[in-house]
Amino acid sequence: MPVEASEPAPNARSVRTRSALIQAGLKLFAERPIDAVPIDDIVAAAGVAKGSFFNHFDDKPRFANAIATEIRHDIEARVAKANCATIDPLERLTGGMVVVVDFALSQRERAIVMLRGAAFSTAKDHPLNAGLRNDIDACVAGGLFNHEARNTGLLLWLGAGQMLMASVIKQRLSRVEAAECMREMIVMALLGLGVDAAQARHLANGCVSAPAEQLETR
Amino acid sequence: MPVEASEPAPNARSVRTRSALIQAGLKLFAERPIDAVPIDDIVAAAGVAKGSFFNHFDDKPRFANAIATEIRHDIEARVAKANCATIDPLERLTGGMVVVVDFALSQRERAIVMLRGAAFSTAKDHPLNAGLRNDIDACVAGGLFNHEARNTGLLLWLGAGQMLMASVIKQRLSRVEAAECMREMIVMALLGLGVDAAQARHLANGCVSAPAEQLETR
DNA sequence: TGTACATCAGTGAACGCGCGTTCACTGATGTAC
DNA sequence: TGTACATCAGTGAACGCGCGTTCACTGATGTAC
Repeated sequence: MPVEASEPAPNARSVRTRSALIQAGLKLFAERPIDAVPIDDIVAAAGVAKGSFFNHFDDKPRFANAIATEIRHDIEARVAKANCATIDPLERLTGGMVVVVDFALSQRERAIVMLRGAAFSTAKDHPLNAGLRNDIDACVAGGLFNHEARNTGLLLWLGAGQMLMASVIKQRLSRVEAAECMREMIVMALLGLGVDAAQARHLANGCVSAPAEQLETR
Repeated sequence: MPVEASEPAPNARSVRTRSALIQAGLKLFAERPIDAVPIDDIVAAAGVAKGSFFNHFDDKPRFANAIATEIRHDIEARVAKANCATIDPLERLTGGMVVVVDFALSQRERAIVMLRGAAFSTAKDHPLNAGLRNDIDACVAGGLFNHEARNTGLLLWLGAGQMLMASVIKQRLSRVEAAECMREMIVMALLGLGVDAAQARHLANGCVSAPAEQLETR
């Protein structure tokens, strides 16, 4: 298998510098908006010379972009991992919600940056949203959801997830508080989509207890 | 009744200048983030000298603040006006949603600035959210909502409203499309809160047709 | 009503600093022999 | 394995421009007599 020709080389030192810059950006962009963070602060936090910044990133916007991409890949990988063994679309939906709440709890800085950039867009081409779209379509096709959910169910689910993240972050909820808030939100969102009350509560309870390694370990 | 002593004077010319600056800010802040809008652009759009900016606002952050306040007061007044004659908390909730969607349609620029600032915070002290809180509490107390709605119902409703606004703006929905999207969202959100399906659909239909002067005139 | 004066907003040139970007140089890493 | 050389990332001083803020001056508005 031929290796990508244009990519120059990995190089340990280079990787370390780049990673230090990304880490610093993640930390500082969580504290204040991107435009309020001068490159001087980034390189200082990374313990690196100013010139190095431009060895790795063409300009500041591309750096911000690299950070957004980093976060997106992170959360996409978490969702994919959590759902890789699940085919039931309802469980995939709730599993994604668990991942998002866990992300807000365990990766506070990344979650703040993500929310700031409204990375959670309503765009259907966003990979995460495309996954949700598929699962919701499957539920609608299977008669699990109301017809109102066909078009607008994605929006409701996104709103629920975004508000949960915002709540966990702004109100600094503990894991226990977050789990309860998530349980209630999942019950309501599922009811809204058309799931009957008993099953909605059953599924929501499953999220809080069964995959406990998600919400309680680490 | 004694007049506020510290306030200097209204002065027609002064009012005109200040208003021109605010209008320009509203327009430009909708196009790009605040930090990307230099004061030169604001005064140019307002047709005013640069120095005048500082006659009216101490600095740029306070200007941004004045604009946010302007928008908040605007939407608060609209909600208050729409609900002043309504005591039924369910109708007040749906009436607020109608106002918000109408705002996104008829005041596009203001709505964009509002969403950018995440003015829609989850904070309970925000006046709009306090109003929602009261109405939701009343519904819970009246047995109209599930117990899950007691704590987290506000979040669900906020998420629904925010996603509706974002959707109207980003996808440039027409009034007709927005009305249908809102109808579906209201049905789902009410179902989620615990309203039975028949009443949820009845209320949602009422939003789209009855107060037509809201969604169709102007 | 008219004139003189005080006050206050408007004006735009000038200032200066913060910050993104560049560049000549240095030192480290990897390769050829 | 050791030495010479090429390549490439790291360094931080220097640059320069964009932009927020100031200021001395002008012209308009409002008031006293």
